[in-house]
Amino acid sequence: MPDIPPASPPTDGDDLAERIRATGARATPARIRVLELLTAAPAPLSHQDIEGALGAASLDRVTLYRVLDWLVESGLAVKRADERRVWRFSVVGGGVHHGHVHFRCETCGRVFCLDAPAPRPPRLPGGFTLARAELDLSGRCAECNAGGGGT
Amino acid sequence: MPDIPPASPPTDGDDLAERIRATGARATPARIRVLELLTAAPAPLSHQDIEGALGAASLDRVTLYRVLDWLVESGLAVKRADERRVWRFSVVGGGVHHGHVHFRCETCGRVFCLDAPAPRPPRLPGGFTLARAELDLSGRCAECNAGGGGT
DNA sequence: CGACAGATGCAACAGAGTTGCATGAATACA
DNA sequence: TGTATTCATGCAACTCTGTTGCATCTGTCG
Ligand SMILES: [Mn+2]
Ligand SMILES: [Mn+2]
Ligand SMILES: [Zn+2]
Ligand SMILES: [Zn+2]
Repeated sequence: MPDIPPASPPTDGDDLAERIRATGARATPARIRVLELLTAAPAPLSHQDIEGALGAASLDRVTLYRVLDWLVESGLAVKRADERRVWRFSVVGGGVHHGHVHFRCETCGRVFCLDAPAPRPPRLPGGFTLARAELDLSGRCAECNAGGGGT
Repeated sequence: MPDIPPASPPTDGDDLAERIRATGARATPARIRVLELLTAAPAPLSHQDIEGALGAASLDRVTLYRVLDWLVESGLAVKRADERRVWRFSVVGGGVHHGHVHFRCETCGRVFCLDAPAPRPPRLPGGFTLARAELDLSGRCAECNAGGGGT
């Protein structure tokens, strides 16, 4: 699968703490752990994904919401609603989830990063200004197509 | 603004009732009224938009949910989540909201239909099948750019 | 005008996300 | 290294959107 680029290069915990402090905020375990998960993930993660991944060492639900919001506000991550209207978060800066196209499998719900270039945005009506353009593809992934019926 | 196509041609109430019965379901006031609103709207409407537009003659909240779901199931409308994760419904068949690009104003939240063609979807990894491709643009609309600060 | 499937309204529920406030801990500084 | 300060966390309570079950009502057909 040469079309799916690898996740960000592995990052040290202290590294992450440094990036967090660079924003002027405190490097807390919650922030480090969440940023670590997002950095290692091959695709944007939902709140629920993260809660699950934290497992035993789970954070308070509200704290996770706040950490995620903070990551976005501070510019370390971006959030985006997928077609199922769940927020998906991805780190920014590694340039990982930036400028390329996402494919969402309608069967298993996974999100894949394609290395196709973002399409050229069309001309806008007069007075309109463009902030973001996103191309969202959806369908069935290879695995779900192969596996017959997906649950 | 030649870039924003007009809404569907004005439709008689009996006309709408006819379209509803054609699906095999009953033409109730709730369905006619909602379909009428969607048909007249220049852009996809949210549940809240419709509740507001109904005003005094408002339906039960649950009934509106069910009418909207029914419209989608029956193929008379499509629903789509915007970037704020609110469902937006639009009639289908007039071909109004099909095959073109939407622009969402991040300030006032309105959705505009552009007559730019949908972009060509990129090649997918092997085994993947494409069901839908949507280009979503966002930024500020002409009105919000002109009016200074939008609420 | 009935009869009856199916649509509505109401109440109660479920889940995601938010807010206020008291407690705890990362950082700065002595 | 110890302490003070300020920010982050956890908890409880709340809001908002959407769903479910059930009794009542009504559009359609005969
Ligand atoms: Mn990506
Ligand atoms: Mn449209
Ligand atoms: Zn899949
Ligand atoms: Zn606007």
